Amino acid sequence: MELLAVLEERGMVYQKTGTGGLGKFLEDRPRVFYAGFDATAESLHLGHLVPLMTAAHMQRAGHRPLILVGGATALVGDPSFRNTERPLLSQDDVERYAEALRTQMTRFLDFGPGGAVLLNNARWLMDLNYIDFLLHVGRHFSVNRMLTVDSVKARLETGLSFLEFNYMLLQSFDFLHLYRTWNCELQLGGADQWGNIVAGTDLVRRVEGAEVYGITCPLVTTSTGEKMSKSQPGGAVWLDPKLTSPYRYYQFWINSDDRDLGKFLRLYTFLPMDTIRELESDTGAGLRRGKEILALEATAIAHGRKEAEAARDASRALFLGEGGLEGVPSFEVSGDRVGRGMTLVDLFVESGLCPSRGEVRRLAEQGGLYTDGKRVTDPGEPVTLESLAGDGLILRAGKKRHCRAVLAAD
RNA sequence: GGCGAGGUUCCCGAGUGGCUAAAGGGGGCAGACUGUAAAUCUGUUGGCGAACGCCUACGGUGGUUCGAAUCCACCCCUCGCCA
Repeated sequence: MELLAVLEERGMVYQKTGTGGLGKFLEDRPRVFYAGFDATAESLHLGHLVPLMTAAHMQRAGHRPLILVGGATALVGDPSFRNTERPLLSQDDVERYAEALRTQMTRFLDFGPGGAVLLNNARWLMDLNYIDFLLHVGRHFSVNRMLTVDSVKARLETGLSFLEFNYMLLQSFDFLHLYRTWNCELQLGGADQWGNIVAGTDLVRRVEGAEVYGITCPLVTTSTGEKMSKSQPGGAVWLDPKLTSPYRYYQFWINSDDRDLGKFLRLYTFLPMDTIRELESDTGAGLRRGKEILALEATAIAHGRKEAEAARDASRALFLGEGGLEGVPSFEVSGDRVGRGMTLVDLFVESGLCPSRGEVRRLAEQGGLYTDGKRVTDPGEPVTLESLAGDGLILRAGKKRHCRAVLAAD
């Protein structure tokens, strides 16, 4: 099956350039393509996953990914559908973020010899000469046309600085530069990148007379309308295990809406379509089987098989009462701390399960606090050494937040 | 640069001297119901404290007042119209 057809079947293609030439282009021979990621945070999150998975499919099909970190463009800020300018980042921040992103991406892409390459556009953008740039790049852009691009039009109402207005030119120049230096012929991006990508393919055609391509991935939303990127219950879901534990990552997937199961299996796992069709054909509670597989596979891709299985086992233990609790995130309490006097309120706050003492009391009043499966009626109850001994005490706040409090080793 | 409108708690948005930790909505959280789903209903939603209470919060800084989100002065920022 053709790569493009595979991507389309999985729902990974939102828009594409060219009129039919793209399919053949991807089959003819291995190509070099690029996908840009702005290094504006220290971790990727769920919103970055689709382009990343798409890139992974493409690499598996023999193409070579260039991962572009926008060290320079992050300073400018992409105006695409955003309503505020971004805070300024220092070069140090960008470099730190870039390294973090690469680490996370190695789970998805092979950065070995001949494989994916990480590039920072600060390399070629920071020292541009303004007049040169205007003469060689700026001349190819029509302001009239730029104003008709959706992402710009959307910002015309709230305002858009000249700085941000230039973003499109810089991103287009990236494409031109990568075409020249790496023979990069395709750019992959999120749906919001369409305008920037098309501007890039146009620029390469005008300057180099070459036909290059662009693909955008859909902006995925859940069935309840939430963007994957932000505002998930309990905060954003990050790929960095320090920010979102593999257990919580697994839990995110298993808690997905019934209606999203098929879509998510296609987008976020490498399972063959036959398997996916079978899993999504279940009904009612039977869909839970598919969700467990979704959660296991998606977690395995992001954190490795071992972590994923531990997360699954912990989930089974907590929710179904089967098996061991090794994978449940644990939290160490020193015996000394207990000795100084510690109540359940302290314990829940210090474990990170609850943000404040008031919150613990509120939860207790509403009947949402548990220790070892028993509802807590008095959060002021002292914590004893015995209760933490051995396997520790399983803390639970609400239906789904768990943590295991254990006594520190020393 | 001129004129006009505005900056309120996570978001939107009411509030024009004390009854205001601040209406209402959204979102979040919890409980019930369930399948760790959806929908629905109920409760809850700044921090510390067992509690009288204390602290922090209405763009910023000063001021008026027994008392200010609310009045005054200056400053910063956003939006609109004009130049």
